[in-house]
Formats: sequence, structure tokens, C-alpha cells
Amino acid sequence: MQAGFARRPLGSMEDGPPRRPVMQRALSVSRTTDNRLTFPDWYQAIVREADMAEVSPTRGAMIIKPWGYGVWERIQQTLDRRIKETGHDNCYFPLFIPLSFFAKEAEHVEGFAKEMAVVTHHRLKMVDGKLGPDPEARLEEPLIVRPTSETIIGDAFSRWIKSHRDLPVLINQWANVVRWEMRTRLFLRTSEFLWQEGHTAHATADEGREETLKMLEVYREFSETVLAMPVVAGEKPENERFPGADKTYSIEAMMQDGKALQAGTSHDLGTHFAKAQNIRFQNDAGELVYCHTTSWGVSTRLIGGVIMTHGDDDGLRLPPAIAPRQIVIVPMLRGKPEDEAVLAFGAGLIKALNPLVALGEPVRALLDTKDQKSSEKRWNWVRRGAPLIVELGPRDVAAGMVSFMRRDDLRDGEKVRSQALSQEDFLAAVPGLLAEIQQNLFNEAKQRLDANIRRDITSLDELNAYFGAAAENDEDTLAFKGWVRVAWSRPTGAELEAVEQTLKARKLTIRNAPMDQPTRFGTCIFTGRPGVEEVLIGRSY
RNA sequence: CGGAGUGUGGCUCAGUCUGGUAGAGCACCGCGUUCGGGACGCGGGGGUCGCAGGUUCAAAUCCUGCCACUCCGACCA
Repeated sequence: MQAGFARRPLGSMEDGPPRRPVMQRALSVSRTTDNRLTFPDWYQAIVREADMAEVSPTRGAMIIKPWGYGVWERIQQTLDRRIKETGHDNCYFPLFIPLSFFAKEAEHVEGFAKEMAVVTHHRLKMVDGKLGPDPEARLEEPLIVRPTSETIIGDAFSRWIKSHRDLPVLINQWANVVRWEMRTRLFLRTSEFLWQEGHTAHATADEGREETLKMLEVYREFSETVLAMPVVAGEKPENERFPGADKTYSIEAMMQDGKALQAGTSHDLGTHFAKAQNIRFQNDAGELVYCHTTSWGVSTRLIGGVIMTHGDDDGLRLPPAIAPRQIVIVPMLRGKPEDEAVLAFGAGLIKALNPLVALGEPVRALLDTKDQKSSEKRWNWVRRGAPLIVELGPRDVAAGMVSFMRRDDLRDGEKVRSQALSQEDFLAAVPGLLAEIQQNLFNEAKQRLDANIRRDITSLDELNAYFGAAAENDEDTLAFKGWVRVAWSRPTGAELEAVEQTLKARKLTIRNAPMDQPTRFGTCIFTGRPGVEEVLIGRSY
């Protein structure tokens, strides 16, 4: 029987990439992890069918829909608390930055110059029937739509900081930024995106480094406990550093197609920006010295990471900690007198759920009274990934029972798994259930991450054999590939560039050097010299 | 910016080769029958076929140019 929603007709795929039939799954496209070509299709389907976002008429920018934005708000709330707990205060800087500000730090400009949106006029005018910038309203100095705020915040720092007593300065802002990327993908890389950027200034190099690592750890903990997304925290190699940074650290997550997603970065900027922008203070010995600054950020890209970490062929699965609604009650209404009792029972259930606390916060529950077919509503919530979906029918109500399904464990084979508890037992079980779902999603992803980092590769040949040529769409290239952890001698300069090129030929990059390092190292697979640390290599977003 | 592909109602697509004046399934609206659950029947609304120009009695279909999107590459905290 044709299901109640559009499916991709299987007969039309002769020319397209091979796809597995997705019988009786709620999503229209399967993620089929052993074929990388289907993964982007699946990703787009889930973004659309889970009501997360859609492409906007503005090139490369997205419209974040209420369900997707609700997830972002959860991310904001939970991360903001952590940022404040570590001593930072929020503030806000302008969207526009004078062009000249970027000229001050050479590496920084070079890194961002190719992707800047520039405001050159302040007025429109009709010319020959066409609306365009008024030539007479040209700005004396063009304004840059911020791609990041180091320059304008550094400028403020230079005025705010005079004495060692002013330090440290620990601030953060939640903002939108614009980077004119060539190719965009919803949530993962859009020309405008939302993020949080922390900026700090310190008296010493040690304090700067300590701050950088502290925030890296905040990101790791946040990602793993709130997003249920396991990551590897580590230091980026020299060639992957933030433009103008002494050191860049990242957390890297493994998506279900094996590719790495850089989920957050923390930069030790040393005195680069301080020197470029004259951020100085008098120390207690009366000397005028430069500050050590840091910056760190995570963005709406995290939502893409959550989708690609937890999504399945029935749609999104949201960790309860970031689900805008953790429990959705779908009343099975039939236009009959008993509907009233069902709705009343549902309303009572909401009332009983609201005071409950799960994962340290009040439970977020919804009674979906929308005038829509019950079955339709159920599948929509499955696709959106609500952690617990309650189906409430007249018989449940009469018996005082609650039947529900867990989104993290939706099916028993092809069948949807549903369980029933008395109202009392259900209410008692909810906090534990939500915590369990949160943990389950993490465990599942953690297992996948750990199982797909190879540590047995000891030569370039073995590395190449594992990842394949990457150039063609041959089976080897399409197959799922995780990451490889190898020893290396941390080459620099031309030698590092050669390594980069070698890897690039196979679409590989060094993701980072994990924080947890052994005490002895094998031989560097690139230089043949003794290794000094281990790095992760993989394909990435 | 280079290579390949695609643009037809909200979604997935057929129709384009062989011009004749727009279709299907799902979604949507109405009525009825169903219903512990992704139901069915009947009726209905919605598209200037990506945009602009050209050829023609006639263009979704042929020609030219442009634009957008997808994938690959380049690029990318």
C-alpha cells in the first residue's frame, strides 16, 4: 500500500546512484552509509523532512525553521551557562567592521580576504528604471560584514586595557557572521551563520594557553554530554591553524559516513593581534607589555553534526538535552464523543509532566492538538526526532495507561516498538527514560567513533591502500572510511606542504593531534624520522 | 571559476528525441465511509513548465544567451 507521504519512486533511479529501498521507513531517502553518494541526499532529506531548515532566496543562506531554531536555542542556553560558569560575560559588537581594521594583521586578512561581503553604498537609486546603489552614496571607507570579530574586539581591547589590574578580559558574544563560501550546505557551511565567539585577553602566555585549553574542554564536555556527540579534542597542525593564531585546537566528530566534522575551535592568538592592534598594559613592574589573546567559537554547524551523528532512516533523533520538546503526546482523535476524554487526559498528563525534572532541567512536553490526522502527526514527530512520543487513545484513557515509543529505539525489526505503562509508572519513569535516551545516543555514536579509528597503519602505502585513490567513484572510494591515527614527526615548512599535498591527493587532511598522547611513538609515516606525536587523518566536511 | 547533471503545482517525478497549447503519485480542500492508528471512495483547488530573447500558424518541447540548484574539483577556523 502506498504510504501517506511521498517516496522517491524506485523506478526512476536507473541513472542515479544506487540506493537501497527504504521500505517502511519514515524518511524518503536512506542514508546507506556504505555508499557516500547517498549520504548528501539523505542529509538534505532529513533537514527538510525534520522541519529543521530550508534554503532561502538569499544565495547560500538558510532559513532556520522553528524546530531547527529550537535546537539552536537549546544549544545557546546550555552552552551559555557553561561560558558564564567559566567567568565570561556576554556583550555585543557591530555587524560591520571598517575595512582598515583588517589590514592590521597580515595573516588574518589573507585567510579571510577571499570570502568577505563588502558594503560600499548607503543608498539606493532608480537609474534607467533599475534599482541599484546610488553612485553618489558611495562609502568613504567600505564596511566589511564581519566574518569573525577579532579585529573590532581587539580594537576595543586596546582602549579597555591599560593596567594588569584590567586583566583578564573575558567576553563572549552570540552573533551572526558572514563568509562568502563557494559551495554551501545547510547548517554545515552557509554564507551567513549563527555562532558564539569568545574573546579574551591575558597578562601572560601561560594564562592565554590555559584559557584556550579550558574552553576546548568546555566544548568537548558540552558536545559529549549535551549533544551526545563524541569528539576528539586536539591541536591542529600548523597548516590548519586559524589565520593569525599561535595554536589552534579543535574538537572533531565523526559523522555516519566516516567524515570528520570540525565541531568547535579554540585559538591561542599569542601576541599577534595584540601587536597588530596595540593591546598593551603596564605590568606590576611598570613595563608596557603586550597582552596574550584567545578566541574560540562554535556555530550552527553543530546542528548539522547532530543530524549526521544521530539521524537514521526514520529521520532525526534528537538527544533529550537539546530537543525543543522532549515528550510529545499525540491524541488519537476520531471526531467522536470520547475525544474529549482523550484531550482531557492528555492535558492532565502535560500538567503532571511539567513539574518533572530530567537532565537537570524542567521537562519539556507538548500535547499536539493540531487539526491533523493522528497518524500523520505521529510520523512527523518521528521524523523530527522527539525523544518520547506518546500515543493516547480512548482505551489508554479508560485504563489510565500511557503508550509510548522511544525515538532512540524505534523499531523491532520493521515494526514500531511501543510500550505501555500506567500513568503513575510513566511519570515516575520519564526522568530516567530521558536520561537513558541521552546516554544511549552517546554510547551508540561513541562506539562508532572508537571502532573506526585505525591505529595499525605504519606506512604511507598502507594509508593509501586503506583510503583508496579517491579520484574516481570506484567502490573503494565510495566505501565507508573512518580515520587513521598515526605517528608523525611534525614536519614544518616545505616538508609539511609536501605532506599536505600527499594527503590532498586522496582528499585527506590531518584533523588534529589528540590531547591524549602516548609516551612513545612509532616512525613518522611521512618522513621516516622518529615520531613526536600522533595525529588523526581522515576526510572531512 | 573548471567538469558533469538537473530546473515542470508543496514533495518526488513523467512528458522534451518525433512542437499542437500540461500530467501522475503523495500532500492540500470538501463530503461520506472507516479507524488502537502511516485507511478508502467520490468531488475539488493549485503550475504563464527557471528567466530573457529568437524560430514557428503553434514552444515545456527547437535555437541563443543568462540564472539557480545538486554532485565532483578548486576554495573553506
